[in-house]
Amino acid sequence: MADMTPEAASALLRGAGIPVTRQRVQIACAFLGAPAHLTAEQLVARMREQAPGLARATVYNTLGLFVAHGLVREIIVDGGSVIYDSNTAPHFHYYDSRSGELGDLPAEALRVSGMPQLPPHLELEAVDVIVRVRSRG
Amino acid sequence: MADMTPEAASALLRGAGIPVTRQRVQIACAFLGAPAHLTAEQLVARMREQAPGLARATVYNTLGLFVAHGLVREIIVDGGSVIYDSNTAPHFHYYDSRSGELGDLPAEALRVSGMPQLPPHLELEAVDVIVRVRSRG
DNA sequence: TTCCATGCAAAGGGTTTGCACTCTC
DNA sequence: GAGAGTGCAAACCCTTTGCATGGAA
Repeated sequence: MADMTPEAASALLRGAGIPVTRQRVQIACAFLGAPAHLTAEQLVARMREQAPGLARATVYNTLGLFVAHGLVREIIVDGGSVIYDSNTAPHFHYYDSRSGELGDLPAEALRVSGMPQLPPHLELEAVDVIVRVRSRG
Repeated sequence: MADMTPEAASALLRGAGIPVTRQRVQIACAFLGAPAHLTAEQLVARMREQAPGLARATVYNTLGLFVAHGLVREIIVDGGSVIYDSNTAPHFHYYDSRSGELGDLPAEALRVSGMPQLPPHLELEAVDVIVRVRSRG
């Protein structure tokens, strides 16, 4: 868990245009220090240890803010819960439906080409690729 | 809503190795007749009209069965709910996060190449591509 | 000081479960 | 007749909401 220093976290938030508060700094320190895949609930649990006063709703709000400002990405693999990815570099994911394990695929691993014409009122936002795998057995 | 005949639905179920029951035939008739994107709840609502006796849990169970036997596909776009796709031909999807609209992209519209090496204990199941768009405004 | 952010608890939506009854094979 | 499938309602999980307090600028 390479946590980020509070100073670095504050700078990061400011740079992203997010008003700095203590809780946001705490969450950034715990989550943005190194690439990680975490559900909101997992992050709530982690924050309970590191910052017991922090409320569940604040974690959810803050994650939403981070997504809106491009500090983290949402990965949606199974309807049940959203996974947040602190690695914002372009890359793809594989997901093992048997174990629930989620992993990274480097951007070079596969290429998506031939982006189709979109109806003129639609604007491209992102292309999510999930490689679904299953552990043999 | 090009519903399927009960006879065709029974044959389809049998062909997929799914034991035939009246409810499964009803659901197949209502959903598998033509390509459609429906959430479980939407299908529950539709079944309430066509077959009032049918329980919510039965719809969920049956959709799970259909997925396991390849009769429909799950599309996961927003964490909140799973969308079921009765079109099992290879194709991709676009999703408008603003309106919630989900649409098809033909398989030829884009190409995914360079499938990466997977760790040896993992078996490829599917590659899901979701093109996220946003209506301008 | 002014407003936005936070904490808390409870509501909400979608999905799954437990158990008795019913039907298919 | 044996077993799986079904209906019903309640439980469950993740997420969001409402409102009063507290903190940042």
